[in-house]
Amino acid sequence: MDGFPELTIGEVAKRAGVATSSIRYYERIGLLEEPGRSGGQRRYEPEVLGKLGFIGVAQSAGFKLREIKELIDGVDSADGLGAPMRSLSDQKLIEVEALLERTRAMKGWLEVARECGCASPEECALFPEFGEEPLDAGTALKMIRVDGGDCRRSPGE
Amino acid sequence: MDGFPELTIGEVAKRAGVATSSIRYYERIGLLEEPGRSGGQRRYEPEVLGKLGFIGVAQSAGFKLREIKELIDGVDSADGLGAPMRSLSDQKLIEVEALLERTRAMKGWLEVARECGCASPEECALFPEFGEEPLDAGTALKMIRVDGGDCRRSPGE
DNA sequence: ATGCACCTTGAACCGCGGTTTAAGTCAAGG
DNA sequence: CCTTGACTTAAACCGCGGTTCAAGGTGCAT
Repeated sequence: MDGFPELTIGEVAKRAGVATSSIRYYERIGLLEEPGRSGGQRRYEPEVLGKLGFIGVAQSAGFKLREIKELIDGVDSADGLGAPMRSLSDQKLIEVEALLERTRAMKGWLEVARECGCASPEECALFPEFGEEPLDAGTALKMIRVDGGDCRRSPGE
Repeated sequence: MDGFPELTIGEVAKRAGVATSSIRYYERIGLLEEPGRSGGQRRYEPEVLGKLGFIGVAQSAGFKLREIKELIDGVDSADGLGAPMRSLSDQKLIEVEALLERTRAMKGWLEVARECGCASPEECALFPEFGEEPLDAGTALKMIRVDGGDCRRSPGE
């Protein structure tokens, strides 16, 4: 009785800009509900396009599909989107800020590295000296700091 | 004849701050050469600590192990580290700058999202409307822009 | 000779987000 | 009737950087 055309998976995929295999995958993992069928084939109502858009945006914002599922469950629940959205965003923001800092450090290191003419790591300040002390895991991250715009070791070192 | 103690894989792992399984993995993929053995067990010269440190730093800078292998092959070649370092860093810098921009966009979106009280995506400006036009892949990325500090839709929309 | 810590191997497994493949089904058009 | 194109499924595969497991070997002290 609704005048909406039912869409095939191919049409949905084209309109939403995703692959059909992704849509089936989302259904497999419970992110989208299985639609009705006609002759064994999936038939979608246009509403699914909004859901796929939602998934795409949330994904771009850094959420994993598991987390997006939590958001969707929130939308469907009585309390609405707000609560899971706030708690997941709070948490994700911390991760993203860490990523941002790491990425900035990477960029700084690479900007020096592209000017580097060193023949070996030993003579290059981009690679600190190793071997004296035991390192705890993740120490390298601290090491990709570069002081100047140059990778030459200072004479005194 | 050298006075260096030969190290077991466990000692190397401890000093370098990596797992023994990672060291064996690096040897499997040709990133480290297989060391000499005593009674079937690997024995390393302290020099390997520098190589592991090099790998760690390069990894922190965003290089994949395949790329690090290229760098190491450069070190071992006549031309030295410089040439592969420059070309790989140039290339990686482009990727990292893109990542940086994406990460900043994610951060902006999340900062709005954590204040969001919307009950559903339809009423939330964080999620644009979908369904009218076919989208090309990757369009969602453009959509995670937020104008103000608020996710409420403007009345006129 | 017994235990213990450490080492060896190949193969399987992990998360993540899908894609690909093989083999088959279905509806429409010529 | 036969082809064409889009659909169906389960299962395998992809990159990435490892980790884990099972089964066994080595070397030293007790």
